[in-house]
Amino acid sequence: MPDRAALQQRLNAYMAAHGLKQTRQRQVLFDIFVASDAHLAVEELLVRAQVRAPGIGYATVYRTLKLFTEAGIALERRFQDGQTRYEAWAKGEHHDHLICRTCGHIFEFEDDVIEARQAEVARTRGLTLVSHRHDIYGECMEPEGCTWRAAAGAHKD
Amino acid sequence: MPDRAALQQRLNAYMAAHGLKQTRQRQVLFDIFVASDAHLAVEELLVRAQVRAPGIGYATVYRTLKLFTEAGIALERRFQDGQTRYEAWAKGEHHDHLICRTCGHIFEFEDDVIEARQAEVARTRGLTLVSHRHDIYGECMEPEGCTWRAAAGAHKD
DNA sequence: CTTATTGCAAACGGTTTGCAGGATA
DNA sequence: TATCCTGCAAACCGTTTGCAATAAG
Repeated sequence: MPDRAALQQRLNAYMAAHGLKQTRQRQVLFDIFVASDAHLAVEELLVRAQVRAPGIGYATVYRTLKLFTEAGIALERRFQDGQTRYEAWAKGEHHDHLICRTCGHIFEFEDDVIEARQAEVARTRGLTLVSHRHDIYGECMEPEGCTWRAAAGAHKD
Repeated sequence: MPDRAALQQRLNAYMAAHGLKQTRQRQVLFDIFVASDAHLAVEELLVRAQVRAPGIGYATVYRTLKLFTEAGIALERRFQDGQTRYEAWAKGEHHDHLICRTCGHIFEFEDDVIEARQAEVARTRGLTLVSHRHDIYGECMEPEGCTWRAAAGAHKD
């Protein structure tokens, strides 16, 4: 979970550099966005934003999250449900996802062995690795459930 | 590249079991589909099909490829360009993809080390692995180019 | 002759855009 | 005040669906 101050600063710098303006809607979306360590879909963002910024619509959410992405503080993620989700991004950080088909929870993971093998796979074909997407889908093991379910109640987000 | 006869047989069995009918459109799409080892997008399928089945439209292509998928001979793949692509599928086979951002070629790969680590990642979170999607994006290394470009001309598909 | 299939056009769901009014610097 | 931003509604794009006409078994 990247720290709020760093993201705020990077966003401000980007806006200043591009002559963009600070608005209530942007601040509200920023707050919601960084306060949650979940992978929020556009609709979830919108619903939460409407509490503090009545009247806000999809267009603003889409435009603002695109801005966040261009500013380098948000990462767009598309899983298999046709919805675009966003997560806060600390530059340099990287991780992939493990999605539980039973409870819907999205875990993050990083594995150096897998990372290394990927570069190797690309190299043997004459390519340099640029990026990748790696989503693993699983199901809670019965009867214990996955570690997120097991910790249910402890989590707020 | 799975063999045509096996796919044809599996499709026929599926159709017989479900009381479905053989039609010109389905045969044309099947031929195009198995004749190419590329990852065809719906529009490409449609364009090629119209040569042998004038009048055929998107609806039929979508419905037919869904049928192929249900029959277990096609696999739906969604990469980052918003288009659904289909590839012929020999049951039991599995591979991931390496996409070249320079020339657009899609390589297939499989890596046992990566496969094994994935199961491990899931296990440590209390999940059993169900499936995964792993796409690597790269760029041709200059000046040689990727192995596909290097072999350009040799390939037909 | 019965049932499945086709092609068309309309509907869809998520996302993007044009525009006139409203807010920010 | 000049410019950017917002909200709305309409446009978009890939995909799905209802329907009447058509073809397969």
